[in-house]
Amino acid sequence: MFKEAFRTVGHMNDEPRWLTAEEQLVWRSYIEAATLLEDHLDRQLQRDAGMPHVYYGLLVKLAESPRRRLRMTELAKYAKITRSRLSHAVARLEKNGWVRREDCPSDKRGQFAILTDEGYEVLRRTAPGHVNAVRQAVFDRLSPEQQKSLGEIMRIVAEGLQPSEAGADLPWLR
Amino acid sequence: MFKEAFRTVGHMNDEPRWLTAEEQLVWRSYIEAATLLEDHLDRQLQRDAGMPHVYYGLLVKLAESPRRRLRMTELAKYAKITRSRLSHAVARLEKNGWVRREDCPSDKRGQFAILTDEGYEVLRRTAPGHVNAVRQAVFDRLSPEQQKSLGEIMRIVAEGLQPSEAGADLPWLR
DNA sequence: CTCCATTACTTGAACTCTCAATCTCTATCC
DNA sequence: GGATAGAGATTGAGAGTTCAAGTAATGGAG
Repeated sequence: MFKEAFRTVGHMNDEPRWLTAEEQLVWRSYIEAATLLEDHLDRQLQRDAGMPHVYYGLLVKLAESPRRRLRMTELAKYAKITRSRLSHAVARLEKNGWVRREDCPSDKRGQFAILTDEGYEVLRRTAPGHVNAVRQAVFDRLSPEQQKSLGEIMRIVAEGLQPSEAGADLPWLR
Repeated sequence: MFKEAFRTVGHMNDEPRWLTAEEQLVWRSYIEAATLLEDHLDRQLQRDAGMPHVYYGLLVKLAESPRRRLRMTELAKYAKITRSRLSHAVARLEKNGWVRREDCPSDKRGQFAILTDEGYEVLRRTAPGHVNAVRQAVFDRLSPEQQKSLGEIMRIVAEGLQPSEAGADLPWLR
């Protein structure tokens, strides 16, 4: 991005590897789609479920977990957000009565976030509409090959950004 | 998302079309990668350029525009954000001295956002680092075919979410 | 020329997110 | 067992975003 504007400027020739024209187009498309999509889903869920997309994701993770509960740090890890952000989010969801906290008996520092029945009910009511929105925006528009491809690509990108998944507990191997 | 939990519940059989197992994996990968990526770039730019990714994008659009200026609405359209959001953003960028506003002579309601020399300088200084971050996170990890594929896919998704691009001025055709 | 629906943009309040503390508890080292 | 580095989680302040409501100018229609 931002190649042409500088082409005639620098001559120290440690010129950075600017994106090619094709790469720029790809990147632009990605940014646009990601922005529009997140926006779209945020609005859809804000309207129909009274929460942003991230919060909805948290409820889903909890619903999928044994006993509908997860330690805060676990939940943060799964949702790819910071603990701080999660703290604020859970505080809000707690206020809504969709999540409650419970102390971890084995580690007094720990907290469980637990999906309440009310929270589960919200999911049950709004999940169909949300799946539908996702379908309409994404899956209904892509061929099976494209869907597969998208999955592979995004898995690669995600892994590259993961705070060292494999060997995370073996730091000397890095 | 959130399929299994309900499989045994509803029997009115207007059952929504839940995502298949494969679709769920794709969707999960997408969300994770998009979250991690936007986060990563936000941090990178906040650290090196003192602004979030969206703001950086605004400066880039301005830099690419004739006379380094764009009407507010145009800029908002290109960046896929609301006018409100843009107003706040430009206010901030103005405070930094990276953008200034100017009245539109032909339409007294209109405003130009204009990239200042200082703003241009910030871009010049920080663009290489940012391109590098994007390469590392995305392009260096994908094969040419995957890059091409990503571009096509995201273009399709973006077009589907566009507030009616084609025929936007011919509403009766919709 | 006068309405007035529409367009361009801004504003403020409520909400969300980030970042840098902070607090408590755990585990390790000797 | 006492010191202390680190882990788990929260907090508050500042920055960014959304949403609804606002101001001001435009462009027809009659």
